[in-house]
Amino acid sequence: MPEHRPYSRALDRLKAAGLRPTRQRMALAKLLFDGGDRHVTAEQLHEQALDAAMRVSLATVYNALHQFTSAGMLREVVVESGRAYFDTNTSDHHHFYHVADGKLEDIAGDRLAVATLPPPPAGTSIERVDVIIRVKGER
Amino acid sequence: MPEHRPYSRALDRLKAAGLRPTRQRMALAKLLFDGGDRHVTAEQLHEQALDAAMRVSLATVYNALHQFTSAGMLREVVVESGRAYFDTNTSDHHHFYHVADGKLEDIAGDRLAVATLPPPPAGTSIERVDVIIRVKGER
DNA sequence: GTGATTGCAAATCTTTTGCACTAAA
DNA sequence: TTTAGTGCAAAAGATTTGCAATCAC
Repeated sequence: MPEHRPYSRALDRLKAAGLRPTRQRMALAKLLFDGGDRHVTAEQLHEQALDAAMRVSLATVYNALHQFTSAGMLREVVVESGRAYFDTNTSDHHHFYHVADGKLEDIAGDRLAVATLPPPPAGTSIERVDVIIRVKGER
Repeated sequence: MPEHRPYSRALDRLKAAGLRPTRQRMALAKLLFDGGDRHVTAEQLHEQALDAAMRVSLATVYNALHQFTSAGMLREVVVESGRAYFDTNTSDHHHFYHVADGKLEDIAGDRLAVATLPPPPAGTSIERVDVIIRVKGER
């Protein structure tokens, strides 16, 4: 049973990704990866950082989100044109998208299977398969 | 074998949708629905209209695309945050998304099947299931 | 020190909006 | 007429960029 070591966990992640562990990146990494799976927009993460008295500019939040995504620490989920969501769960899985409130919910990889996948067009290869189940209702 | 009647076809579509057949909507409907299935952005459609010497403002293109979508004549496909695609194919089907050039390609409904669909979260109902297969490569 | 990173403000891009003008019924 | 629809230009929202100041190594 590993004990909580939020500091070194974030530090190790950044080091492993080859990203310099700056104060801002450490703060954002802690917000993102301490606790369970999360789906955030840049705006939300920025607000959360400010609430936690972490001084980070919105531009830096955007930078960090993209750097984390390139490093494989985050995955971008496209469900809405005009807003980018980032998912801390990078394993193979899909999403429910609650149209009513714009919230995302993970669907574990083994709970949804695509039976027949058509072959990719000639000359191309599959990069990723995204399944979005749009649901409505109050929940 | 029905003959080509692009004018009345567009007219009938608009009438059926309860949309006043204005010069602009008729022009856009012809561009969209004469010929096969198409995937366009507002910007692309606007450009195409100008190329065909049809005078339409970009704002009107946006209006028309959303009205057509509400009327069930178009379907919006979300594959990229920051750009909205509209699909003239409103039947049940999915998409290949060519990452390299941002092009969409239809996957007929019967060529892709989702085997196990998890039940929607309590209190919600499924509005739509979207499958996007992102492919890379020159094609 | 030196090069990477940050913050800020301005710029960019897509989409929406307000409102006077035009056109369909 | 009367009301819906259009065009324009401005506004709005999300994201990016340029660059001087700051920080990690």
